[in-house]
Amino acid sequence: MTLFDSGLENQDTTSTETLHPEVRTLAERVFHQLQDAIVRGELAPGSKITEPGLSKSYGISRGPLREAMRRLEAHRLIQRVPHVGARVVQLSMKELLELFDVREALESMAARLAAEHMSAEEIAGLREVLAVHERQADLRRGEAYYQREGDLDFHFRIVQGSHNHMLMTLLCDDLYYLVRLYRTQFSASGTRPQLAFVEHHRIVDAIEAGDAELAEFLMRRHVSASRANVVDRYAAALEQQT
Amino acid sequence: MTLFDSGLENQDTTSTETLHPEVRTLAERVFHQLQDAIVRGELAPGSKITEPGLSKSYGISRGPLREAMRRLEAHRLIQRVPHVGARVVQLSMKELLELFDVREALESMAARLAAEHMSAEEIAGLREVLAVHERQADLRRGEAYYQREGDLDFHFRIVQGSHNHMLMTLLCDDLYYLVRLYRTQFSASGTRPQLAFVEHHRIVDAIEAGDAELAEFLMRRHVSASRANVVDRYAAALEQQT
DNA sequence: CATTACTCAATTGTCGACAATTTTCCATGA
DNA sequence: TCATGGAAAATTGTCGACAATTGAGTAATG
Repeated sequence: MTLFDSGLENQDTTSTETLHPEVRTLAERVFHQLQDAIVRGELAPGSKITEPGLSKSYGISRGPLREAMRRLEAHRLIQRVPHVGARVVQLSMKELLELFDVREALESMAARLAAEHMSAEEIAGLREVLAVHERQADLRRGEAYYQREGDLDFHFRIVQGSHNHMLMTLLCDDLYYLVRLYRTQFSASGTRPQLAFVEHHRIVDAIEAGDAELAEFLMRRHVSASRANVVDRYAAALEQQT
Repeated sequence: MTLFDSGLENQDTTSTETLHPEVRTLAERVFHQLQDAIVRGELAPGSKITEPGLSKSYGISRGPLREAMRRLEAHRLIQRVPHVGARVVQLSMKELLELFDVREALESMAARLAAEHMSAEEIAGLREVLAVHERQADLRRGEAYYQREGDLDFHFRIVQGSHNHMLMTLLCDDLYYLVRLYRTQFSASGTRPQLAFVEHHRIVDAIEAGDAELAEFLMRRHVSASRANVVDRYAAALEQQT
């Protein structure tokens, strides 16, 4: 009842609600809404979050809001200090590189497990993702957005293919949102599109061949190269700045 | 100031509060208390947790309690279903093996980074932990408790030595509590004490030598062997049961 | 006797109000 | 002018009460 006539949250709830079907409670819903808002950069990194403010703009009381914030804190999207307040997380270069190291460890393991456990249908779906990427790369070259999301699609499916639920939640529920946040925060353009495509193909080949060791090695190198690319860009930006 | 004369938290907070210094709020405190209670097995795995019950037994209202439960949920120690309730997590064999795979990925990375970044003082502290273990192994052979906690001590210090904060929180704040929970739940005895000692020594040697690749490899094999040991025991238990 | 529908108790979800702490801001003084 | 101190406002922490949903128990019916 108060879901539709409160008239405040009619900004983009549709996309959020369709993406996250399990919104049986206010706390769940506002958690996902805030998650999206942070990742999209609508809530600026480092900006202070005040409970009365959010409570008013989302039209809910502070109870469910605080529960949602506790979840955001656990997912590293906000940082809280008792009796002081909460701020949207702001990734430093050091933390970004830490994130890459963790991704390298987890995603290489995911690729290894995917090579062992992925079904034929899942591999077919993975190939379809690659095909879509190539089509998009041909048509709209330079459009970074689809490449970004597509890149995460690729990694997402491999993690799913690992059939390791803990790995899935760690990467998909936690780290990938941080990756998205970093990409908007640093306005990072496509991560070496053409090179990444080749690497993606090789990884899928290894998975399809059931070569776990090779898939693990290729994924490790893929993430590592992406990290090195970030370091290079950062060094270049520092150079240009002086 | 209000830390000592408020006179409210005088039940059994000593152990918990000394372990976790940052207990500036009720929600924080009850979170750590519940965390310990679950890991120690005082709250049986699979048992239902009811908010009025905990609220009464801990002497707080349901507001902070719900926030603590949301954090426990994010740390995978309880599982919640909207409008139904929460249960203490019960690790199945499948999930336990998943946990080992994630540990293998993260801890091998931690060992690699530790070999690169650990300071001389940290390495000395690590050697001291090994010495303590050997003394304990000589004196009270078979006492599983100290071996267990000591084992976690060892892994804990290596993760700290990685100087990767994200890795630290992932392993120390999340996964190691699950490891403890598993050890009480399956009443797992010492994880191959004598063999583990040798492996620990070799890992420290590699870290001290700054051989990142070797440290990573040895840690990977160490965790993998521990996992294989669990599988063997499980198979033996199944055999004996029939 | 099994099954279904219904009522009711218990639990979860949400809200508004009050208490405690922090931050802001302004006045005072060196 | 700058530092220091202390009210006042804002924000966070906590509580009790009410609404909504679930699950259990019970009675009625085939």
